[in-house]
Amino acid sequence: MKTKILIVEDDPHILLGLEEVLKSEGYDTASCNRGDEAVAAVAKFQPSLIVLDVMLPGASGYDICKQLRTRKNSTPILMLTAKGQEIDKVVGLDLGADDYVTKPFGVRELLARIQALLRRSGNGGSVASSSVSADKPFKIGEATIDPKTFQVKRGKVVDELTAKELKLLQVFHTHAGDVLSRDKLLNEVWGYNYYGTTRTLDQVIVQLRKKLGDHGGDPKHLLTIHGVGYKLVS
Amino acid sequence: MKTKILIVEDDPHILLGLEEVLKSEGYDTASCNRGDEAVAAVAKFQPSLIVLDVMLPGASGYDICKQLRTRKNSTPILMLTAKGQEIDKVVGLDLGADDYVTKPFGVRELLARIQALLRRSGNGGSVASSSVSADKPFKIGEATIDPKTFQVKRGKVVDELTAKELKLLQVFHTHAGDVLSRDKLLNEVWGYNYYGTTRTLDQVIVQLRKKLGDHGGDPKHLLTIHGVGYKLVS
DNA sequence: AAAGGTTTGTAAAAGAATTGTCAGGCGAAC
DNA sequence: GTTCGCCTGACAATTCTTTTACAAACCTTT
Repeated sequence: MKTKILIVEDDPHILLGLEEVLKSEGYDTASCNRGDEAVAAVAKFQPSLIVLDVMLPGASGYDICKQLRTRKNSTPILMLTAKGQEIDKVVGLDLGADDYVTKPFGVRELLARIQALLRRSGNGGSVASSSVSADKPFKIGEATIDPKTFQVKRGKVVDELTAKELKLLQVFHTHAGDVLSRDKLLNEVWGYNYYGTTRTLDQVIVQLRKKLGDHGGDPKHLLTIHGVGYKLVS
Repeated sequence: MKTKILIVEDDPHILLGLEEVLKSEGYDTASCNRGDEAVAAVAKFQPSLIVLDVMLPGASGYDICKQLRTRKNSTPILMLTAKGQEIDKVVGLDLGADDYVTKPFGVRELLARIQALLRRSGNGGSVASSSVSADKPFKIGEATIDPKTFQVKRGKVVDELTAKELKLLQVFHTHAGDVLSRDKLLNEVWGYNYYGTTRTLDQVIVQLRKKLGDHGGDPKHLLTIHGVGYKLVS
């Protein structure tokens, strides 16, 4: 699923430019051009990062920072400041912004800083950053899956899992026994904006069955529910 | 019991901000605004971590570091430095600070570093790597890595490691077997405000594979997890 | 139960994306 | 100025993902 970035900026010129750049980098963007709408926009869009201009109609970037932090929202904030604005305070402690760039800024620098912030907050990168706590190994039939090592073991046979395969297995595991529709699975693993009219899911299922030793004749663990989806039986 | 953090900082503005942020994160804080009172404050409060400004009335942060370490106090120290101050020496060997952030700093970066330090010292969370054993030699396959000499030996072949290479190896070693995302590795080795490209990491991996004798065909020790990161198999 | 239309299984090809590697460049230390 | 570690850009190589294609399985309707 794409990483979501909210841009709060009133200058339409800059806003459009930013959106274009970020989208071309594979981010999902939303925008807001008034300060007093920003907090609501954050609540609605739930971005992984906020690019926030300081000078805004309605409420200043400073205010928005404070409000968000007061509400225990810890979304990383990258401030856009004009030269000469008081950046020390911006990035300083009261306000809770995480970084800033000074206008006019280079696209390259902006992207680098966005990446750095996302990396820091653990939302960055691409796939399966996976939280530490939910990484306990689990069993499916004879096979043991260890998310920390991306491995599945059956006796002495050890197979490596790809990111997608692991993700899918984890989804199955957290809903063990339930029938999961293809849509549901696609949404969970591929994200809510995946437009594949394809057999991609089946493909991964095949691979998983092989690695789970569930391949020949009739599967015992990854069961097909014809016309609906699949379900996992441990 | 809450983790205790002592803040040594004379600027009331920053001090208050710090206290607020740390308390809202669930830490127990105490503070001290004079350098010459800091050592006593440490003895009294017995914090799990010290946030220490460099510029202080009474005694500098450098001095305090030295004094504490001389007294065999190994409480993790996070230094606050202004831009341009000599940070190399701070974190370097003599002084014994464990990490630093440069003012102005983002809240998130500060918290990330505090958590990292606490984690490292075993007071924070999961793994306890203990600073004592950090310098002990360890093996990866046929190769023996000696952190004290920055050398890796395979039979009669001896290679020198650079700082980055060693650091990366140590991170791998403390999480041996686990898949480490590129983000994680960049954070651990390059720090929380590194804006470089991710190509850099590959580069170091290449060098390490060569020095570990893991170079041709398919690597046996530093394994690539496509789309995620790497993992070390001893 | 057979026919017909769908849905799924599977292998192989095509397409994307990520990583490996090399060569060059920059800056700090010597 | 030279050396050394470190970072970057470019391109090749690799790997994963998606698509394609067709056979097999399934369900529904005769």
